[in-house]
Amino acid sequence: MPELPEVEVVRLGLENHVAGRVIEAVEVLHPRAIRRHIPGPLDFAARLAGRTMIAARRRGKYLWVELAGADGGGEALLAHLGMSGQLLVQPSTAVDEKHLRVRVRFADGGPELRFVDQRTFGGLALSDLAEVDGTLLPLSIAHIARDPMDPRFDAEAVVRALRLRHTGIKRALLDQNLISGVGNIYADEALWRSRLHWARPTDRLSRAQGLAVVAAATEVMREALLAGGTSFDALYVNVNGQSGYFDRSLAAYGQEGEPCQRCGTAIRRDPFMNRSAYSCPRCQPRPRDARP
DNA sequence: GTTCGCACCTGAGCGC
DNA sequence: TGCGCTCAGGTGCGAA
Repeated sequence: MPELPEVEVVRLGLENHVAGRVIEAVEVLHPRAIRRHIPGPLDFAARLAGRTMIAARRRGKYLWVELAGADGGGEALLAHLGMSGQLLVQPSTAVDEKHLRVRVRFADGGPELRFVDQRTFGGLALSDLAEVDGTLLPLSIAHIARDPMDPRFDAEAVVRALRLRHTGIKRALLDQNLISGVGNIYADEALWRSRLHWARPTDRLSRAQGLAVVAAATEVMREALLAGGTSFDALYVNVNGQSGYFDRSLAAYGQEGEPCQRCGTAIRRDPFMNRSAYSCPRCQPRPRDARP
């Protein structure tokens, strides 16, 4: 599934293939895909027609394309890929994907941009841009914290905030208001690398432990970004989180029953927030004061 | 204000 | 073969 590194690959693809192009028409094939655009599909399509896509940006798992034209800009096409979303650059002659939700045609008659999403957890919306803490952001994601790839990401500040929380470390890592871009997979990997159990209370974490887990999250996402950078070619913006990297490099996530790469103990899977948490019972012992 | 649980959604995988 | 159940998971909302 698309995680921060895959979203960054998509951002690069958009930057290369749609920046500078003028939108001719937009077709919404499934209204749920633009459910966060409150005025609805007709307004969405009408406001995009004639606009120029300028530059692609990203924060955490959100990405957006700044728009020019019509009313002079100050607005962005915001996208979240959810669990199964893809933004594909396809020739207009290509057969429609089974789960094609939104189609963007360009005035130059070149390849079109398609939003494809099987589970419809993702979506597109138009959002005004505003300066938030020194960065131009779509207003609707002003609450999303900086991600570890952000040059202005402040690990010390994140750890200070983390230690003020009264919850489990994994739950905190998944809170996009605290640190963005970390999903279930990278949370498990970061905790395995820093030898912390997922239910470790954040308020019992030392500063060093906090910095270690944030550094591990940064490191694992950087490695994934390097591995994911190959899934893109000239006409196809491939957003496939299951490609390459995950099968080869994951130490904890999805490895139930497999030997831990450090100590050989079988990785275990625990129910966590209606999903799963994977950990090594020896390297990451469950604390007595665990918080689920 | 903070924390937690749940709905949303679709298809794959599994057991019967 | 076909049916029904479970699981996957990011986000936002409502409840506590």
